[in-house]
Amino acid sequence: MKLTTKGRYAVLALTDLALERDEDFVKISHIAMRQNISSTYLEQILLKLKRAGLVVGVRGPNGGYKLASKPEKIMIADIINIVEGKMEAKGCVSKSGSCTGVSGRCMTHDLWDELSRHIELFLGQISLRDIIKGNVLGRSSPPRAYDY
Amino acid sequence: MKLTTKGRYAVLALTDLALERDEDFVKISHIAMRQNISSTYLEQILLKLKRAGLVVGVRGPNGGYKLASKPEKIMIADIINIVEGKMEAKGCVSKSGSCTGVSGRCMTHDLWDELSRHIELFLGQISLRDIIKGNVLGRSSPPRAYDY
DNA sequence: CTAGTTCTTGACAAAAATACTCGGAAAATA
DNA sequence: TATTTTCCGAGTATTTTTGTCAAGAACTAG
Repeated sequence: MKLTTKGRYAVLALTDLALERDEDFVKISHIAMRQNISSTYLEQILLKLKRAGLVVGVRGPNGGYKLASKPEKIMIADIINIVEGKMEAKGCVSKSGSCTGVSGRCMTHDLWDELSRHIELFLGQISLRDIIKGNVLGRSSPPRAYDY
Repeated sequence: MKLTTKGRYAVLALTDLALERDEDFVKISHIAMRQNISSTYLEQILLKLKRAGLVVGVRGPNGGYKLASKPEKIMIADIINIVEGKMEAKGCVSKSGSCTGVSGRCMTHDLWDELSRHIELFLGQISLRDIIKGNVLGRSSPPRAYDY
């Protein structure tokens, strides 16, 4: 799971939408202004989210964007995956397809595999509502110890 | 916590060292060969790990690298932090220092903060020994639910 | 219908980060 | 001394990120 400003902007923009101020549809320029993001860059990001069905966009005067569903239904993992592109590379996998180690499957394969799962699990559990309500801190838990 | 090939190479190289074949000190070229990594690139990485005290390096014939401590004492989080540089940027913090949102501290601040902690906690629990023993799979656990 | 607003789309470009390479110096061994 | 290997700083190429720009399409208000 990659994480760049693109993903952070996306979450930031959607939390802005989740707050739903007076406006029915929120304009890109307003979000960009409030969150201090380049509005032309934000366009690209919201477009992806629209194509994925997370938000709906309406053109013309009084147009703008709106969440497609309730904040508690939209998980951070979804947002990131859409914007950053679903992370399929296992880390040890080269372009040719197999692990880079000489012995085929490399030893750290499981590690990166499990790490992605771990992150995905975490972000898949947190919704936009959690963010605007501030219910995020202190949710980290240590991994299960290996069972001997 | 950033994760690039540099970090992955580092973990890969150290697991190679953890396996300790016949050689007392393992040469860079041998690791590079086995793990299919550019040896000159690996030099840089191992140097950092040496400076941080995770490995010891000896020059000259029969020289090479060796783990500074037992595999069960070396945690993946340590390796990554050394090689990638400890991640201090909270994601929402710009160069100027504060959060990028107009209202100072941005709403997603806690999220990225907690995510780093989550990853760090995970990788801080897994040692080189776990990797060479294959005790990695199935350690992911869902985050604690928010307590209402 | 017309003008203005806003999203839509794709191509392009600057900047930053990443992934290396290179040349040589220092130390250890023999 | 000659060889081997780590040490070290600097430099370079490639890729990714982070945008910008311009033209077009859809929609609404008046």
